[in-house]
Amino acid sequence: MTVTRFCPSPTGLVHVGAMRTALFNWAHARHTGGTFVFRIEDTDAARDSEESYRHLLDCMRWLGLDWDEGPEVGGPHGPYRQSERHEVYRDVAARLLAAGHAYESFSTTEEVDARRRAAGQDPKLGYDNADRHLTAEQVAALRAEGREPVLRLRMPDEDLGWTDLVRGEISFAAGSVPDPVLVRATGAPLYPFTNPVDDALMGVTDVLRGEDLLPSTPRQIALYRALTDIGVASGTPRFGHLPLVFGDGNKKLSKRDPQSDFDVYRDRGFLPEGLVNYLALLGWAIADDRDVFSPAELVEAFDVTRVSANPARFDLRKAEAINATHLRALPVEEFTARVTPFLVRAGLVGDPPTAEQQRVLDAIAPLAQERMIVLSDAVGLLGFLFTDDVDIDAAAAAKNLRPEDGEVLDAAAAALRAVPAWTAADIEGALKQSLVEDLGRKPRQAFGPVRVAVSGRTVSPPLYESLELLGRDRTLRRLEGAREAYAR
RNA sequence: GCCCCCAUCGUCUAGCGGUCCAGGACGUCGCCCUUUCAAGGCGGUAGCACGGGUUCGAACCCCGUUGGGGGCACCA
Repeated sequence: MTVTRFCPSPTGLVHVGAMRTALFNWAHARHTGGTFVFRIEDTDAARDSEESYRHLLDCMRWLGLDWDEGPEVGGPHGPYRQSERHEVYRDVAARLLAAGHAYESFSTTEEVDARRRAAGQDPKLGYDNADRHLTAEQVAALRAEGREPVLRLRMPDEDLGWTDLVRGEISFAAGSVPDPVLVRATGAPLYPFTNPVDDALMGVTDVLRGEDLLPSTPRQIALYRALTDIGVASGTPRFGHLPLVFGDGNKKLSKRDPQSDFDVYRDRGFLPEGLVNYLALLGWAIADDRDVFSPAELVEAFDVTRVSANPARFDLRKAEAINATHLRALPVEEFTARVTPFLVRAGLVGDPPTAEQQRVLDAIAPLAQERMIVLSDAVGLLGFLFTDDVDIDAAAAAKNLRPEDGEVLDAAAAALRAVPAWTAADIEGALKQSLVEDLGRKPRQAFGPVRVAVSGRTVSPPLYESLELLGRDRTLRRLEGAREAYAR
């Protein structure tokens, strides 16, 4: 039975790279029929926030990553917030100390640095394991000075390696990893300690995490061995280090990079299934001739051992292309339902929309669907249908509402005023006759000005249908308004 | 500096010793369709970092070089 987990710390914004990691763990668990555990690692009171915690759960649910054990769901190994598990860590720490796997260390960072420098070494080498063999007397003496020790893990004196699920054999030489701090002098447990302890207690079998954590794996393995020895763990899990997600440069997508904020994709109206699809492509491929797939297809096909080991750049254009494909594939009613909240938020339609607004929306939806990339595009694309007056884009006006376009607006207005039945077909006939035949304009020179005058943009849903929905009065008013304001 | 990871079109990838003078997607370019813009269709462009091996045969295996990245906290 496979048990995977996603264990973010609730500090600030939700990172797309973190959600990619969550997705892979979820997909791996679902594909193998295993369990997906969601755990909150809020051991850093100074940086964690309740708001961030709530937001994390919200993002997970929105993306469709359901968890079998975790916050608000419960499970046999709770609680699932580390801030509520301090007794667990206190107990395990005591047992590790008693068994000799951990020891009390009094060296301060300054003292370690000083010793490294005195020995002509780079302080970057870190802790020098100086306190490994303090006698009981020395410990007592140091305590008598009022010094409080941290708890450190005693690293084994041998090479530490493992078979990585995505990278194969990896090994670190003995002595290359200093004894890590498990618990602060204050008694506060640290991530390198709580993480493996909880993984062990929660039965996690497969750890899929970012490659940035790869160098810390030896100490995790050492801890696992110690935990196994004292009966807390029943072995070491498998590890799979996922490729990093790069931003525009050749660097890990940092938390400071605007592109890393998961919310911007949600807010722009990416579809959960579209984002799931793209995120999955960051290091994985479903087939050699296809890259659009549903979450269900992802689960069906996902194989962690086929995840690529090279870093993946977050390519917004590709993400948009993938999302647009999913958007177009939506049944039109579903599309309309998903677009509506964006129009409501923009103040274009009521909440809920009025019957008339709904009629217009239903009519225009199929025509708008294939012209959009994200749901929020609807605000700009369809706004003109839900307002009395239209805001005309300056660039569009400069391009299509020039002085010489005045004749088009006049001719269009005259022709449309005379259209007997206000239907798309009749509107088309009237405009073609008056602008293309009578005025002798090329189609793009004929319809461009009308489009901009009426919709405010050079890109809009098909013109005749748009005019039909807009109604004769508003259409004529806008043609005249544009004539006055621009084409003179 | 030390440790570790990575190396196929601009980007993400397929490739797991012969079927690859390397396939797909995004981008880009051209054409078609066309009422603008898209969408859609068709076509083009562009890549195995380098050097040694191993092998009858290497993008695929080994070694080295170069390049890129990550990590070196009493953060997670």
